[in-house]
Amino acid sequence: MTREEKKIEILKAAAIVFSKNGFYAAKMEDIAKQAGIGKGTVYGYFDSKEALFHELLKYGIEEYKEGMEKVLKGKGSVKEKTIELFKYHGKFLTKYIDIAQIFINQQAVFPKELRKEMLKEKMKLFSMLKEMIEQGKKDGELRDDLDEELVTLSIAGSISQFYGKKVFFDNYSYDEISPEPMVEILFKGYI
Amino acid sequence: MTREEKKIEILKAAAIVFSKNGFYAAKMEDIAKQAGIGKGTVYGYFDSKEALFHELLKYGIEEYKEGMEKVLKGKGSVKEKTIELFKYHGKFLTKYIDIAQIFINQQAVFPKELRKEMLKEKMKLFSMLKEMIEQGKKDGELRDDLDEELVTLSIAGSISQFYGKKVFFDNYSYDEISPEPMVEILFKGYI
Amino acid sequence: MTREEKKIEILKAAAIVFSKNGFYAAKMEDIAKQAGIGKGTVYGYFDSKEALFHELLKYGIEEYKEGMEKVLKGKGSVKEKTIELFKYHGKFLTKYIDIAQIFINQQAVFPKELRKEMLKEKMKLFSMLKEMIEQGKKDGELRDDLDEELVTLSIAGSISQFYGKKVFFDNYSYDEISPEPMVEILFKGYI
Amino acid sequence: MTREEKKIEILKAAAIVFSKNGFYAAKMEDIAKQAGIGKGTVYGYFDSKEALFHELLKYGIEEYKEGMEKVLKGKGSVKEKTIELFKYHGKFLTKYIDIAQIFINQQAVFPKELRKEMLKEKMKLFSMLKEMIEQGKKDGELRDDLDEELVTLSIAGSISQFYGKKVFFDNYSYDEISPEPMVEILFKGYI
DNA sequence: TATGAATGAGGATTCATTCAT
DNA sequence: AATGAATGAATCCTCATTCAT
Repeated sequence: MTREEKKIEILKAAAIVFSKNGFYAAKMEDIAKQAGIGKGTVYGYFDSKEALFHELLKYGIEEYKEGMEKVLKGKGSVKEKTIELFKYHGKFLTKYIDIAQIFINQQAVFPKELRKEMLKEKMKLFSMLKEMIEQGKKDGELRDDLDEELVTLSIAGSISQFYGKKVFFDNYSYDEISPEPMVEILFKGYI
Repeated sequence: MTREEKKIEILKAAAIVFSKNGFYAAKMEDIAKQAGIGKGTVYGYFDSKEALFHELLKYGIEEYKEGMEKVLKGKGSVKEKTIELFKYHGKFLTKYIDIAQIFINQQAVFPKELRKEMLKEKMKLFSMLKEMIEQGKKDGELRDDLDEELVTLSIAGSISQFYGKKVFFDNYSYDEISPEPMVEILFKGYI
Repeated sequence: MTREEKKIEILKAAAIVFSKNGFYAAKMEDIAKQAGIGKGTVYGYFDSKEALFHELLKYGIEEYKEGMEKVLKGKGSVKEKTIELFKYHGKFLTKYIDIAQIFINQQAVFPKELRKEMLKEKMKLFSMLKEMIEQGKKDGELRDDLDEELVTLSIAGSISQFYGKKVFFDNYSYDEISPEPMVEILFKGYI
Repeated sequence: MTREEKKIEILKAAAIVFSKNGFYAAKMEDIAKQAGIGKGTVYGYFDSKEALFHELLKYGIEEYKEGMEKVLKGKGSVKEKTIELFKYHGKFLTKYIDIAQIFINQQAVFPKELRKEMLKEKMKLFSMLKEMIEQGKKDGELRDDLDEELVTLSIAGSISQFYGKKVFFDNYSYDEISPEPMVEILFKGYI
């Protein structure tokens, strides 16, 4: 196993332990045990508990962004892409459920710096979404009086609440969930 | 000052300190100082740090629920009420910004119990919203093929992302934000 | 007991423990036990183990300097004062045997800063001694071709070796040791 | 390179690192790096960190003793030999400055055993010096009412303080220092 | 023989909680 | 009721040592 692969192994173990109890209650020893290695070994790969957490977040964001980019660069109408984004979110949630939990629940463990860094990354994802909306207006697929930012926020919010409810509350698994009706409502409106 | 008023004072101090540093980094001593009292005194009002945090969350939810009920019991169309809900959310965010931050960022400090309790409370708020949607359909204000749950999730998600972006990222104050265009988009759809 | 008195109590306990095994082997828990208090209490008086050690050294130097000044300001010939200095050194060694051990053996626990600070303090003591020699030359008590610095160094070295041997190797107690013959040799020479 | 030569190489590296940081702050990894070898290799030559330190001290003492014996066995008057001893001390300090620093500063890293062993070795050096004084009395070079031990202690103390000041405080190099005036004062006395 | 990745014992430090005043 | 000095459980991290390669 290469050094990089071992780092990923440790990150996965850390995700499980951090997501269970949060950053502070997670013990380095537990993470090591979860990874099947000794306590000191973790420090051979990460400088500190904070550094480990930081890298875990970066890893999660990078993974998410890559998948999202793939969807947005693909072909299809805005509506089709939106559906794909919903599905991708669900898939990510399932695959990286521990990391996802951390993103949802642990954003504030570090006072300022990291929170700002995370916010900036989130805004990058927003920008990508916004570009899709702009293109949809140009192509005549969407009303041209739409405020792109508002549309972006409504989609992002709906994705988050939709899968949050289905996965964490109703305990559905990814492939039992059809986002099409939700996207339909967003595009058609309530009236 | 009555015992109950003093408890509220301590809760407000706790909200400030918890929101700044998160649950674990917040020290009981800091909370006491923020409240202008001695460390030991806090324990005359709350059994433990966890209990204090727990009561703070309950207090925040209760406040939110009361305001939301008032809006929903008021008169007006579903769209008008939705706009009022948006506005109420912004007002709450401004008044209880510290508690709100905690709800956004600190949901996972306790392993399971409290997280579930919070989720249950959140679902109660959802139910209230859902009833409004059902009534709107009965009254013919909304399309009658709408899935109430999906509408509820899209409204809740949009409220959350809309004010999150405006208040925490763009640093707008409550009265500078008009939710009407956002609600318009939700009701009319994107196409 | 005032705060200052309690600090002295802890310093005394620290001196005992530090002198036994050196800075690193000394455990804060042992120091606390020696002082008859809880581990955490030590931190109410000193910021860290290093700070505690630092203050202990400062305290020891201050005590030594005060006694030395008293001797040098007193009346009597240079020879009489030299004898008094020897005696004072022996008395200090007996009273503060633990701190003295630390000065002899632990000067290098901190890389640079503290070592320099200690060296500076030592040089201050040297200066005081040198002034005495200068006065002795002026008064015609000592040969006027003497290099004051060399005399100072020979006295300081002799004091240190003399009492080091008598107290730490031969295990004599302070009042069993007569420094007069040693001083006589220094003043008369070997030939 | 023979096994013995390699041991010396490691000892020299250890001397540099120990003298810089003290026994506890010195890391085996740093010593290995300084010697240009791998961490594990050190353990092929020394059983433990303590053993390495122990052997380093023994090595230093042995080197010192050999040089001192050479001086004492040579020809010349007691005064000339005393001057040679001073000079030898200065030369040793220059050549083995790192080991010398350890002797000055690190005598107490081990509780009792090693400290006693070192003290015993020091006393052996004292005995050699004392024999020289006794011979000087027999030969009529020194007053015959002199206490040999006191003379020994005053010479040893003066050597130590003299070079300590010149080398470590004034930063003189070995060949810039003339011990003759100091020896002159010791033999002639102050009056 | 040489290496350095892996290990885990050990200790400084923090801070929630207690309790004498 | 209010206080804050005292306590010690709990945990991050270091580094001497081992051992598979």
